[in-house]
Amino acid sequence: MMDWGLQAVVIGSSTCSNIQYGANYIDQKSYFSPLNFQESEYLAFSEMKTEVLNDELEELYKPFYPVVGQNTLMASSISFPKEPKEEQKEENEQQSFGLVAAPTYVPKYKRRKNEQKRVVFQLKAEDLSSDKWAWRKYGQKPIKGSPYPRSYYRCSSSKGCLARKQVEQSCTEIGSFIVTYTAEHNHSQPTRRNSLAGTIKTKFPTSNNSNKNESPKIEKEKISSTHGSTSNLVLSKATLLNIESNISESQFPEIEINQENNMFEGSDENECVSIEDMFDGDFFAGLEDINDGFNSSFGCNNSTFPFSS
DNA sequence: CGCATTTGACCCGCGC
DNA sequence: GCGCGGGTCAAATGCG
Repeated sequence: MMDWGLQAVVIGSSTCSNIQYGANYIDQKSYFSPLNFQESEYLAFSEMKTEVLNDELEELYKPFYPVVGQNTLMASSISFPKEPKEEQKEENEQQSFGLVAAPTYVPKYKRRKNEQKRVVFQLKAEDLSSDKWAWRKYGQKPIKGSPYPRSYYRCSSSKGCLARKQVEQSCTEIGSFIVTYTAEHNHSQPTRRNSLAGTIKTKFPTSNNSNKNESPKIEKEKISSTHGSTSNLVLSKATLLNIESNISESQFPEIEINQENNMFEGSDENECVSIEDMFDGDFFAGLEDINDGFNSSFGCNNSTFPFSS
């Protein structure tokens, strides 16, 4: 019954769970989809934002915002519960977020609850590959109460980067995914997006195949799904992009995942490169529709991370 | 060969 | 103290 009626939630306490989403539940009609986000609702949320946002939060989001617009989805749709006892943890958190260079000690297993801030999104499949950071999958677990497993990714651009990402399919919204970002990148954006060695080449067959419109890769992954859950959809990067490809193919038949197109070269690593500079024209042509819908709802010209399109 | 994913085992916070 | 469950590790394996 409960739905994931939120776009972005910063969770400052306790682990990610359905209950937490519920605690930050926002009217689904208003906030369920970024593309349906209405301006009046944005304004209402902006007021809320001014009460809850602080410098720390903005710092946390900076790495997720390679191109920061004036009215960004994330900034406008964030709640930020801060516990009183958090103050003493500030230093530790900053270390765990990689804000402090060259940490002297990295515990093998980090603290979990109450220490890691999270940013949670609900996204459509076609938005998933718009994440420009390079992520490497390091685990997958079935989640109690959810028919779908959760995939765990870490930033693969920089060795010491503590940024984490969790992806799981929404159990209530077919084609939607719950994406949780933890910690922040301690480096600028990678010069190339995901390195997709051996995984992403597979392009979906045409939709004519209907029943067989799953790629061999997906079929294989379903079979080999962790803990024998053969019905689960495995959310590996390849799978996500395959899903995306499958879903969006009819809408954007021209789009092809091309590693070369994902490259951008900036003379300065710290330079803020516009999204347009990072993808070629063909890529953007195919995504114009998405942007149009988004921008018309937000009055925002810039794409927002992590799912810039 | 390098980098990716897969997957079983392990660690550890937390609730009872 | 114990067990559950989420998060991580790391060896095995796959792919270009």
